[in-house]
Amino acid sequence: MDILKINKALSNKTRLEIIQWLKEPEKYFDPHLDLGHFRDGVCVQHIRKKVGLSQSTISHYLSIMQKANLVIPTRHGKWTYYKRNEETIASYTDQIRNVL
Amino acid sequence: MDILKINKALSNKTRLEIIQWLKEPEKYFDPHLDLGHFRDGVCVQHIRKKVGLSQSTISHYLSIMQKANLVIPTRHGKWTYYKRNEETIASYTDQIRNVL
DNA sequence: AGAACATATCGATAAAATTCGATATGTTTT
DNA sequence: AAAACATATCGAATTTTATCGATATGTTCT
Repeated sequence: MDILKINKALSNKTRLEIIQWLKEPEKYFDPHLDLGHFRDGVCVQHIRKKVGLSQSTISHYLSIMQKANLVIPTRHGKWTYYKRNEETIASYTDQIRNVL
Repeated sequence: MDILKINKALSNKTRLEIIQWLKEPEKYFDPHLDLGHFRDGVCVQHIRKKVGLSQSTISHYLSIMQKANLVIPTRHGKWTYYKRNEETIASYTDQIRNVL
């Protein structure tokens, strides 16, 4: 868990929003027609639609967040779903509270 | 209290270190010969020496942190001391814990 | 008032981040 | 096997950040 890396990942408006949206997917995204649940998070397509930036940008953003261990990708067929990595997030908020 | 602004301010290694050093100035800095206490924090000179970057860079960094309300400057004669803004920091860590 | 010093601001350059469209890779469907 | 689709990666253009030295501003001391 690298505080600086996470801070960098969350120092961008869109990425900060994404991680917050993923906390309550049912609130911010349409249901998945194919899966019917959000257990593995939300697929890139849906995030892309909500964010309004290009597909390659979203993919890049998600990879930045993944490198910071903030999200976990799961492939279902041709779709990749991203969910939060709650372990990292919990130790991050803990650390922030302690060292900051 | 602007989370994004604070994240940006703390997405730099040096600035993240500074805010942490200012939490325990006696631990990280020499005593102030002139003041004899750290009630208003640490002067730019001392921070500069510890960081090892140029005076203008440190000044700039401190201004970024000040704009994010993370630090409070106090002038004592020709020196400017910077201390943490504990109110902002507390509500930031609270918010982070709640919204993240 | 002027010299000396601390800090802030300015202007410039180099490095990193943002963002895109094009292309590559992997999966499903016909 | 080819078409269609989702996502990832690449290469490039633009914007932002990092960082410096020079200069300006404000304070103190002589």
